[in-house]
Amino acid sequence: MELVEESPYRFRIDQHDEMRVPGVVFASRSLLPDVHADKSLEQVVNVATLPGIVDASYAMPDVHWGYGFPIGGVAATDIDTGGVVSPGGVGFDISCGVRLLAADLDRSELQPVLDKLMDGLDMSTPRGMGKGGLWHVSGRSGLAAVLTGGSRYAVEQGHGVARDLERCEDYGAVGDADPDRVSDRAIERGGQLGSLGSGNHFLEVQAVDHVYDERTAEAFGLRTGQICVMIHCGSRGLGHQICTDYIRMMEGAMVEHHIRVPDRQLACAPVSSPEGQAYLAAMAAAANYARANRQVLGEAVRRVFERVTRRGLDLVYDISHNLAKIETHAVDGQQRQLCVHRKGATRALPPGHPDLPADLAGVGQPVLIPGSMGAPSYVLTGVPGAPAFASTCHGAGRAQSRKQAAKSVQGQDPRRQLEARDIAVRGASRRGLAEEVPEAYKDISEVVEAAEGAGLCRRVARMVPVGVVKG
DNA sequence: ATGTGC
Repeated sequence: MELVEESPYRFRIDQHDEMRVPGVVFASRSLLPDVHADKSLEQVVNVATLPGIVDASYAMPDVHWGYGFPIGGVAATDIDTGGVVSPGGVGFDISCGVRLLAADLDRSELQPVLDKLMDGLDMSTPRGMGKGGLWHVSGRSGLAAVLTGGSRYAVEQGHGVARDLERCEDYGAVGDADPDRVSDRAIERGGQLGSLGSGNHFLEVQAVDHVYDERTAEAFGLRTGQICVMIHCGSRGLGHQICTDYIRMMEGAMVEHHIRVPDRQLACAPVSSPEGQAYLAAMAAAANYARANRQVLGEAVRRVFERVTRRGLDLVYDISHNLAKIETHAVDGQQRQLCVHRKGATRALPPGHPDLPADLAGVGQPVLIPGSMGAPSYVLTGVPGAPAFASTCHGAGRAQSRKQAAKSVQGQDPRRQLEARDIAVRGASRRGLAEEVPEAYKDISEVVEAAEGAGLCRRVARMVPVGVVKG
């Protein structure tokens, strides 16, 4: 793999063979994937061959090997010139994302009731594989309003307050969701609303330990020493089933649309085709399910928090990092309608962007970066004139597979190691913890430093874990 | 990520 270092945090893979655009990798030298163990840079090249791709096939500093597309990949296609949409460019966990709530409470004030709070969160957070959720909605008729209304519908039904929606991407729901494009099987798997899931999904009590930009932090409602709650989860079995259904559909439709791709996992269809439109409508439904899921979990946290601490929690923001969106961007000086795939990449709107609520217009969109277990998490914001369609990293990014990680910690006790650092742990399985140990991930601080160095975003605040609830 | 692997 020929990588040309263009600047300290930007590498180019020149266009060759079937590539329609170059590849661009935003990373420091030390963050570049090991090409022997991780095929993500090959995947960057493969994505560059997709019909209608514009500008470049991008990789964020946390890039690693994924299904077809790399995780940490951004690719935009031009809708009017046959650009495609690919389920692999969104991922199986459609609209997986992060919600951050902030309390008017300092770490020292929480300490006396921390155990009580953690026990309350332990009780109120369904998690793990295949379990049900807090909000019992099921069947096509029951779920339809969730799939079209997302967090807005959850708030209407009493799971939160109207102000929350001002702090949600798309004000709580994406348009163009169509429940009729969601299979019966996906609907059957939809009875998990208000549940965390497993793997790297978590609910964490955190404390702000560093503020990089006082003015922006203040606009986001954040200050040093403050207690926050971060929720990282997605669309559970429903989103997974939708991804599976449409990969299959598109594998069949590729011949008809005369599309050939170098990897079968890049199955795709023109955005304007019936298959492309159906996928986007089903994907939007899963996105709304994920948003409602985080809304319901966030509201449950709020109730426990109020009972234990007598303080409220304000929503800082809720943002996805696995989604395709139709957006307008300048390409070669012309405004074009693009389908922007962000897979393990976070939208980062700059100050002044029209999609921001008025009170964030001066500072930009909060970008929420969950750390790996035991590591800090970050709040970033967008910057003007950034490359990659206003996108940045989404987390630490795996450095070891789950299997490798579980093997490498044999004989250690990950729970004890967290508790030794005064991090309270609730409910996590040994296997789950083993797969998520810090060694399995890149260094989150290095990742956000590279993202900022590459001109993708700016750091606003850092939070450290106080207590973690995992599946 | 996922009622975990055709």
